[in-house]
Amino acid sequence: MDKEISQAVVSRLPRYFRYLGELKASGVERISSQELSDIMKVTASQIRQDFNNFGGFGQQGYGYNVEYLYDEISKILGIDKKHQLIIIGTGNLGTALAGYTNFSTRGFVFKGAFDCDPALQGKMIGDVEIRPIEEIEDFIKKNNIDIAVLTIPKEQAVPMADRLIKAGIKAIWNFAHVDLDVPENVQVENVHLSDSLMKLSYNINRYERFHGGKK
Amino acid sequence: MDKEISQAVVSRLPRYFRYLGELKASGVERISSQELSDIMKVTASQIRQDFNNFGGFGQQGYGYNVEYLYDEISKILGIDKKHQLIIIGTGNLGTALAGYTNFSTRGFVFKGAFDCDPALQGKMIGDVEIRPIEEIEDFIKKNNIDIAVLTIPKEQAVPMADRLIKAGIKAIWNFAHVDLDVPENVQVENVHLSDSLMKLSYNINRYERFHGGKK
DNA sequence: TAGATTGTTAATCGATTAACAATC
DNA sequence: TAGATTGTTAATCGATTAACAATC
Repeated sequence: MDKEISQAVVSRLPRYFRYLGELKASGVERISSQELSDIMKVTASQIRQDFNNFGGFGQQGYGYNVEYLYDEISKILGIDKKHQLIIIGTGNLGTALAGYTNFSTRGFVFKGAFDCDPALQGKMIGDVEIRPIEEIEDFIKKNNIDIAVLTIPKEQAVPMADRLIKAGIKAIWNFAHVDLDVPENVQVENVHLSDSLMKLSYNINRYERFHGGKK
Repeated sequence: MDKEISQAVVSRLPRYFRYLGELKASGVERISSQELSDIMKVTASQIRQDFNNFGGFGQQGYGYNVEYLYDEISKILGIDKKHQLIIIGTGNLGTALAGYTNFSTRGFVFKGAFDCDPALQGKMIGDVEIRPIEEIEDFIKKNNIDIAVLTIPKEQAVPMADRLIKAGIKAIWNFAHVDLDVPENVQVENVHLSDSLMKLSYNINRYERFHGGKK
């Protein structure tokens, strides 16, 4: 038991969670895998397989209780607990992420912001003051920070990641366009925006190739 | 021939492109699949399979010419051509994306910005003026816009996507936390930031479960 | 020519889908 | 009890890896 869950499955969990949240909000009490399949456009079989990786959440002849399933998935995702996070690099993107109230409702608490630009230090993002980079290690330890959001240029991201790891960070949400090499006790999630945009470009290109190019 | 390429392969192309760009910049002329494998931490076999989906870019006994391969991948990704894009929703995130000079170097040209807030209309993002939503359809047609970047709240995203599709947009880069339903001639690439953060949370949680919880 | 390394076929592995017995 | 729907095993499909003949 407690076998490793494939990342393919993990990637689908937030989407289940989102749909269940919407169903719950609109007062739906129970749902079958077939109904969910119709809404989400994935097979009922996959839904049942996915949930059964974590134990039986349903009941034969009835289906799944929406609220119960929602709560269980939130536990699986670990968003029933609070996560303290800091943002490193307070450019436009860092500031945008800091402002995501959406995150705070999911238990991600924005505790600190850091920037190497002295002109920014002392300014506020919401109710958090921008601090100099030198204070990072202390801050992480004193405030029990779990997650560092890296929104700094790629040249600085690798040495910064090493610093964060030494300071005991648990996870890095990496927006810098570089692959980080971390030990297995540190989790990394990359958001490579330009990769995403290139995929979009590929798909535009592919569609035009197959369907008679530009008109 | 010209068979459909799996999205698994497409997802890897931007990463190849990035590494090849770095190799090229540091003056490397040729590289074998084995050398690239060592650097990128993927199997040499996968590298050769991936490239061969698009034709033979290498030469037996020699390997791959870095510059040639880089250029070929840029053509496959369609980033050898210019893409005109507009940003809809000029909050922090929209503004951050508008400022990505990185994109302009890859042929993505930021042509217009739109927001429903009259207080923002008329203001500038770089050298682009924020316009009222009403002008979108006209603007798309007159300026040959390919891509719309959606950085608006999820409630507005679905009707906005419909409007954009009617106006002839080719692709939507969707940052709203909702699934868009589009016809097959419109490409969508989702960036669901909160899904990404939940995956990170899952992985923190999983690691702690397997390795003795918090210390 | 001999050595290196690709392009490509075959084998393996893993993920998705289908089927159905268990059971509410 | 009969009907519905899960949990789970088996079958299929697709993606990755291994192997090696082709060839530069």
